[in-house]
Amino acid sequence: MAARGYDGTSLDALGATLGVTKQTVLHHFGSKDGLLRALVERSALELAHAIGGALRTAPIRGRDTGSVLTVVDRTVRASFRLAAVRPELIALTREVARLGERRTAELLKALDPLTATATRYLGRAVRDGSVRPHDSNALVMGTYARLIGAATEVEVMRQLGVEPPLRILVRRQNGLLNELQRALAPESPRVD
Amino acid sequence: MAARGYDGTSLDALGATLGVTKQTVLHHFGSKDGLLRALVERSALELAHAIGGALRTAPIRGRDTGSVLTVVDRTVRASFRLAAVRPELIALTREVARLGERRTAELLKALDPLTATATRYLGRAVRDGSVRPHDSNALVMGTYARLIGAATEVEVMRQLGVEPPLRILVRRQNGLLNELQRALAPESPRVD
DNA sequence: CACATTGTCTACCATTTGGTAAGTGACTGC
DNA sequence: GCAGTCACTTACCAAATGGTAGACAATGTG
Repeated sequence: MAARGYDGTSLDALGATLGVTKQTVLHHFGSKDGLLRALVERSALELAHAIGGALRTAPIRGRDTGSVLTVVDRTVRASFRLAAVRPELIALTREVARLGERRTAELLKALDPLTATATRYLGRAVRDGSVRPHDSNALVMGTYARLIGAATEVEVMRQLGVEPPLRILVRRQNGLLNELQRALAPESPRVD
Repeated sequence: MAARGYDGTSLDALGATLGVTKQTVLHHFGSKDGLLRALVERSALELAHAIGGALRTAPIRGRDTGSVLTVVDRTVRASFRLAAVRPELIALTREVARLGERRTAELLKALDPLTATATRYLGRAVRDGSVRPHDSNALVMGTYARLIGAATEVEVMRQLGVEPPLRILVRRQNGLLNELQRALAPESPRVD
């Protein structure tokens, strides 16, 4: 499914690579749509586990900027690590986004525990003054979009026949971290 | 086709939005495959026209670094401008890359006049010492991949419900220009 | 005028697709 | 030992898909 996308993957072909008939797949997931939903659900859980881990270790009341930025740092690094190790998880988001607003809404809902936690955490940090005021939701979504953009870049480079150095993901990660730091650190000037 | 991809767009649906029957489409392009090939061909021409324009104004023998970097600068800016104005052209590359190596090879061949010109230009600049030695092909492909990554980021952000500021493309463009400059300028230290 | 060409259409066709119905064999709990 | 559940199968099916064949009108062109 990762290779040719939802529409490009027939249940017959999927079953064949699984060594099973398509009816078996349908038996377990009800319909192709159900399969996609289950896949989104499962992937969202995995994302929440891998990325949310860094957030869950967040201090309940982060009083000093340093610790909030550390949490942000840890979270972003966890995200990029995941993108490097399990690129299909990132590709899924791109695929789902293509399938229309309804599917995207489902994905966002599945990701809600993760994004809501991040947004709330940042909101609290703003309220107690440890980071600069900002639109937390836009920041979280923007960060996620940036992760997908970076992962896409690596993938496209590979498909164009240029073996992408692993450094490239690290470089994008550090670029993002720099921007986030400048956007969140309370004392430095705005860099919009 | 841009919306749901090659596999997700039937000739019937395509014909309907064009106010024409699918047989008419088939008459003009022979097959769905032929339609894709024609689309790739046409898009490559458009890309070559828009981006290659900046290259074609390149000095035949760029003796000083300043002018080579100026050409690079102009070319990158033209690329990002195109990505902002005609995002489908960028999306097509992503779509084709998904359809397998053969299709990607066709796209690369269609883009060859453009990429070969850029690669040759950089190669000449290396030989006459106006820029630092580097793998020109990897640099050109990497730049292209980065453009696609940035465009994807913007697109995903929009689909996630956050209206992406236009600045974001400009920011990615400037980031890329900085990296290219540091990678090409002959005197500054390597920044890998 | 005749005649070819061109763009479009209607009418089909074979194949593939997602999905349903009904069955089969293995394992499980009583 | 037997009823029930579970994973999986074979046998179909209706709809959609890419593609072919042939007709029909409009538009040149000698």
